[in-house]
Amino acid sequence: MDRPTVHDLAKYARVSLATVDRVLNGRPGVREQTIERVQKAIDELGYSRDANAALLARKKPHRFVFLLPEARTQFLQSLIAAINETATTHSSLRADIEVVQAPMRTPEEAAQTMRTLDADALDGLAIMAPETPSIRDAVIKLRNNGTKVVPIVTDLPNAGCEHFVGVNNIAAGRTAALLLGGFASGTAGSVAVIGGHSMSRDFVERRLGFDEVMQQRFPKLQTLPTIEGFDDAYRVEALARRMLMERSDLVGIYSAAAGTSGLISAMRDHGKTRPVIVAHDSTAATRQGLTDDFLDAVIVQDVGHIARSAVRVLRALKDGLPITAAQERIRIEIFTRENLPDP
Amino acid sequence: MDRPTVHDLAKYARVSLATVDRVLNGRPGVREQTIERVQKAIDELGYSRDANAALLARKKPHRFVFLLPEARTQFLQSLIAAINETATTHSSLRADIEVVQAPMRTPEEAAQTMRTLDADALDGLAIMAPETPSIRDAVIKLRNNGTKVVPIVTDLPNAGCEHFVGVNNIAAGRTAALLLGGFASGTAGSVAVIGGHSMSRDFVERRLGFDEVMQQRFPKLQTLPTIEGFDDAYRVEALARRMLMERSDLVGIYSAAAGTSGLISAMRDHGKTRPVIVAHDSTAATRQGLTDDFLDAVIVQDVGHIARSAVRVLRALKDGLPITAAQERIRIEIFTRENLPDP
DNA sequence: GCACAAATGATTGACGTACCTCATTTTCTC
DNA sequence: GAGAAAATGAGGTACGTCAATCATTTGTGC
Repeated sequence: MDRPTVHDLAKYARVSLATVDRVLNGRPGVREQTIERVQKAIDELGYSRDANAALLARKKPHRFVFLLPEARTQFLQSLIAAINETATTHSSLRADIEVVQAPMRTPEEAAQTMRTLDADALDGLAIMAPETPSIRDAVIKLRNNGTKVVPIVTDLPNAGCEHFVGVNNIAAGRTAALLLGGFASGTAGSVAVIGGHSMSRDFVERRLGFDEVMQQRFPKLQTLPTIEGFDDAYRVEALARRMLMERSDLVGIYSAAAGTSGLISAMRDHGKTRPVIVAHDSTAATRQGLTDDFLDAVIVQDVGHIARSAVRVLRALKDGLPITAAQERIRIEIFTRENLPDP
Repeated sequence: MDRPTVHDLAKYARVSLATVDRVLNGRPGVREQTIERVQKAIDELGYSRDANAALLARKKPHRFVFLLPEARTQFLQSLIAAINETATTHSSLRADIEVVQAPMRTPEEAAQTMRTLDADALDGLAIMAPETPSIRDAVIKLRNNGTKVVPIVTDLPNAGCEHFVGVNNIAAGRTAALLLGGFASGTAGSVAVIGGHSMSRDFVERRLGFDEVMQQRFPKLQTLPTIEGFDDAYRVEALARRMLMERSDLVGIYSAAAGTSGLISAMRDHGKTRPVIVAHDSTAATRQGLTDDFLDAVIVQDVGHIARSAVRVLRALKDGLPITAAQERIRIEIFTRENLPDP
C-alpha cells in the first residue's frame, strides 16, 4: 500500500535501477522500447517521484530567475520584496532565486534582455512582460532549450506555457464594476477608467470584464474611454485633475493600473463629494487612500502568493511533479476601509 | 554559507550527534545545562531542521485527525471532501489523515467525543468545535499530552493554541455589510440577519463586524435582531417565508450561517423585487443561487486552503518548523454572479 | 562471426535526519 | 570512594533519489 519507489519500478519493468533512473531523468542511452516499458510501469504502479528525497539528493540547486519590467511602480517593489522573502524562507527548496529587472518597453529592448539570460544555466524563468511577438518568440526558444517558463501577473497565452501564475483579470474587472456600480447607488452619470498602456494585456482584460458588467448591470452609468496613465503617478495626477474639472457628472473612477497614488493626490484637492473610486493593488498609497476615505475599494492580488506559487510551479514543472491546481490559483481580495488586514 | 546541519550543531556545541538528536527530538536523558548548550548552538548557527530530510527519515507517519461536528451542512461536506483530497495528494507529507465526525451539540457529548481520541497515537488534531468549557479543557489536556491542536473554521482563543486556521470572521461580517449596504443603493429600510446558533463564535463575530459597518456607514438601514436558523435549511426556509410576509420594508438579508438553501427556496416563491442578499460559503445551492439571481454576493472561505493549511501547520508545530504566516492566512473571496470561478 | 557502438546492469556514495544499540563517562547517593 | 544511575559518545542503518562509474550484454554493419 506504500508509495511505489524506483526499486518497484525497476522490478515491475524488469530493468535495472540505472535504467529507471535514466528514463526518469531524461538521460540518454535508452531504447525507445525500454522507455515505454518503464513508462508503463510508472503509469500502472502510479509512481510519482518523492519530492523530498529528490530535493535531498540533488547536488546543484535549481536556478530560477524572475524577470520583471524595469518600471518602479509600488506594485513591482512589493512583488520584488515578496520574491526575496520567498527566496530566503524557502531555502529548503534548494533553489537559487534571482530577480532581474530589465527594460522591456520596446520589443527590441525586450528581445535584447531575453538574450542576456543564458539558457543553459537556467532551470526556470518567471516572467512578467507584455505580450509582444519578440517576447513570445524568446520564451518559446527558452522552452525548447529545456527551461521552464511561467508567466506571472500578466499572461502570455501564445507562448505555450503550462501554467500562468496570476489572477483572472477579466474576473477582477467584473468585480471592480460590481463594486463601483453598487456603491454608486443607482445615480446616473459617467464613469472614468484609468489604464496603463493600451497594449498591456492585464489592463485590457480588466477593462473587458469591467465593461461587460457595467453594461449588463448598470446601464445608467456611462463608461468613458480609457485614460492612459502609463503607470505613472504624475501623469495620472495631471489627467485626473483635468478630468475632475471638465466632467461634472462623474460618479465613478476605476483606476485599473498603476499610478493610483497620483489619482489620490488629485482627489485630495478636490473639494466636492468625490466619485466612487475602485483601484488595484495593495500599496502604501492605496492603503492610506482607503484609510483617508479617498478610495472605496481596492482589488488586491497577493504578491506573496504569486511569488511562492511561481517557485512551486517552476519546481514542479522541472521535476515532473504534479501541480495542485487549487493551491496555485491566485485569488483576488477586496480591501475596503473596514477590512484592511493588520500588516 | 550552506545551511547548518546537525553535524555542525554537534561540533559547535561540543557534544555528540546523539545528544543533538536527543535535544532536537525531545528525547530524555540530557542535562538541562547541555540542552541549553545545544539550544545556543541552534540559535547562533541559525539552524533549522531540513524538513525534507526529516520527512524522509521518519519511520512512522504522523497521525492527524480532523474532528468536525456531526451536522450535515453542505459546507461541512465540502470541507470533508477537501480534507480527503489533501490527504491523498499530499501523500509525500507522510501523514495519516483521518476525518472524525462526532456529536458536539451539548458539552457532555463533546467531552465524550474528545475522550475517545487516544492522545498517545495522535500527533495532531484539527478541530472545528464551539467554544465550550469542556471542549476547551479537553483541548488543553491533549496539548499537555504533546498533541498539537489547531482550531479550524471557528477559533478557540482560550485553549492556548499556537495558530488558528480560518478566516477573520469580523472582517467577513464587515465585508458582508459593505456589499449589502452598497448594493442596497441608498434606500432606507430594514435588514435581516439569519444566524445559526447564538453561541456559535463565528456567527457572533460576523454579526459584530456586520453591525459595526452598518451603523457607521449605512445609517439609513435598520438592522433587525438575529433570526436563528440553527444551520437547518428547512427551518431557515420557514422563518424566511414568514419574514417576507411580515416585513414589507425589507431591503436586505444577510445569511450569515448555514442553511442558505432554505432561504433561496423561500425566495423562489417570492414574486416581488427581492431584497439584496449576501450569504456565506460556496455550495451547490449558493452557486446556483447566484446564477439564478437569488443572491447578490457570497463570501467564501476556500475549504481546500483550510485543509492544506491545517495539515501544514500541524506538521510544522509537531516538527518544530517555522510557519509562514502569510501563506497560512485564510482569505475570504467574494463570489458574485459575474465572477463565479469555473469549477 | 568479428569489431564496434549502443544499451543495459550492477554497484556505490552522497544528501540530512530519525532512530536504534551498546559502550563509556560523568554525576549523584550513601 | 564504591556502586548505582544518569548522561553522553560512537557508530550504524534506513529513507528514496540523484549521479556517477565500470562492467556486461545486446544489436548492427561488414
